[in-house]
Amino acid sequence: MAPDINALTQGSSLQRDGLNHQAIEDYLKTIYMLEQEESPVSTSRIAAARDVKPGSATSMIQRLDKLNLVNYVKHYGVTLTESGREIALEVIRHHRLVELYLIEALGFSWDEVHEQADLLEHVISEKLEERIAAALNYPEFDPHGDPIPSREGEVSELHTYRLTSVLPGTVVVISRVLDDADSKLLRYLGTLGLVPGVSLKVIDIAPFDGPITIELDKETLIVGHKVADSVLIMPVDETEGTLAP
Amino acid sequence: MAPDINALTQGSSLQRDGLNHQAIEDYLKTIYMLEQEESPVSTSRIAAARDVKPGSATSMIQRLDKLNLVNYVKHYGVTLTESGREIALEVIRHHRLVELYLIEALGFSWDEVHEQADLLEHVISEKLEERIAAALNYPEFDPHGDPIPSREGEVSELHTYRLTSVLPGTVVVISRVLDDADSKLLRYLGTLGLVPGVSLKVIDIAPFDGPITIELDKETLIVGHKVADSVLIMPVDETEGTLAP
DNA sequence: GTTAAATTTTAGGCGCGCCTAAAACATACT
DNA sequence: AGTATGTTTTAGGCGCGCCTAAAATTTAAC
Repeated sequence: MAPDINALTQGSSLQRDGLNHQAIEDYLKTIYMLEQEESPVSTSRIAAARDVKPGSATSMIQRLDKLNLVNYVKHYGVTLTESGREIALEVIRHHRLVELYLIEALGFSWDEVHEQADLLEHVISEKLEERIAAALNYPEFDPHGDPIPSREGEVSELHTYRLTSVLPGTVVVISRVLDDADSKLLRYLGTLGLVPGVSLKVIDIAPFDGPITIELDKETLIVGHKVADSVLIMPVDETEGTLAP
Repeated sequence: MAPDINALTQGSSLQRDGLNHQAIEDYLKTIYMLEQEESPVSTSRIAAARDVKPGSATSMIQRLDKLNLVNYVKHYGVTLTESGREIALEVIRHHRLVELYLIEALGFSWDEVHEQADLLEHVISEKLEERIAAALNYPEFDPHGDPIPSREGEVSELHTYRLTSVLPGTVVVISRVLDDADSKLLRYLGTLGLVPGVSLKVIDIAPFDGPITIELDKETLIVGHKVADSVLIMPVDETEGTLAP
């Protein structure tokens, strides 16, 4: 399905030529993530996400556009092209496989794998990717509950909601924890037992970004709005698909 | 033992700051290797090893000198400083640990790990390094027989000779295979059974870079000069230290 | 010791990925 | 419409890591 085999994306492998693709891959990944929320993506959102100045983002986007990795309309926004999306998904696949591997095979903890995976994701060959996936028995979800894109670029999407957005009384299962949260927050969630796969009941949600009261394992727990906001859930009645581990 | 804690080498970890140290690490590693053969190292040797033009090497060396990672005397040569050596050894440690890990844990073959390790060596955190070392039970040698530097920068050196430089009749044990040989050559050596740990008898060495006749496993084998030259050995009588696996 | 050859260094240029500051554009309000 | 506000783009600059081409230095040869 590779549409435009140019010098850059040939063979869908990224580090064949001498170029340093790290920055390109990071931008494409960022744009992919932001497009999930809202598309097209403005340059300022990209700049904020990548923590660079708006002008820097603009010039990088112009380069990506020339490389046919994004479609860019001035003053309007950015969307990924098919080849851009392919690269983004490959990097995300690397990232999530590596995160899981660090935990399963090398004893890392849940909250400390993100940074290391951000480095490794750019230097994983096709072969290593395959071996890691095989060692993990071709998993569908990473430790944060994020879906791992298939090699063909398919992503099992669960329709999830934020824990802060359900009605009191609902019983839910945690499907994902946003892994862009900082690792202290993740560790805190771990100690509370708020990890993917766990089910809980929402008792109360206080207004004005107030605390959320939940029942978990017969215990009542009260967590802040910010904490609850990085927890994604599925209502327990419409549980049908595969669930994260 | 860190001598000069400046912004670059603080804490002896390399990717703390935002800088891209890949190139610096590659140069230091190259210089370390070349210093093993002959010190000081000329810019042209560095340029050849790194496959860049002499002028490029010179300007990089000047930067390394400013960073206090090498001592550089114009028209004379380059030597590593203590901090330069520390970094070089850390990268080499990463490289060799990763090579062994790819083989032991992920089923890679002997001859295909080098390129992947060259990429990974720059993005291994202290923690990941430790976990990999632990998983391998703190090995002393990598699959090519190269010594893995300790975290403190100690290298178990075996006094080795080239297979091409011993006298006919000598019984020897293969201690290392030069891993800068290309992977086809490595694969060929593997099929012949010429891997670290194996012992063999040298029957004859033809002059003028001619073929080498050896006896291995009761079989007589004739290999070319170039092939034999990438095999390092220890005479079997003075076997005392630990041997490569 | 002068000259020729080889090595090494300098000078100047280029693309990357970032910056700051100024200009262009879009939006929202009178 | 006109103006103020905020966003986005352009312009120009900087360090990195490479290049080519010319200048300087060392080495070897006569």
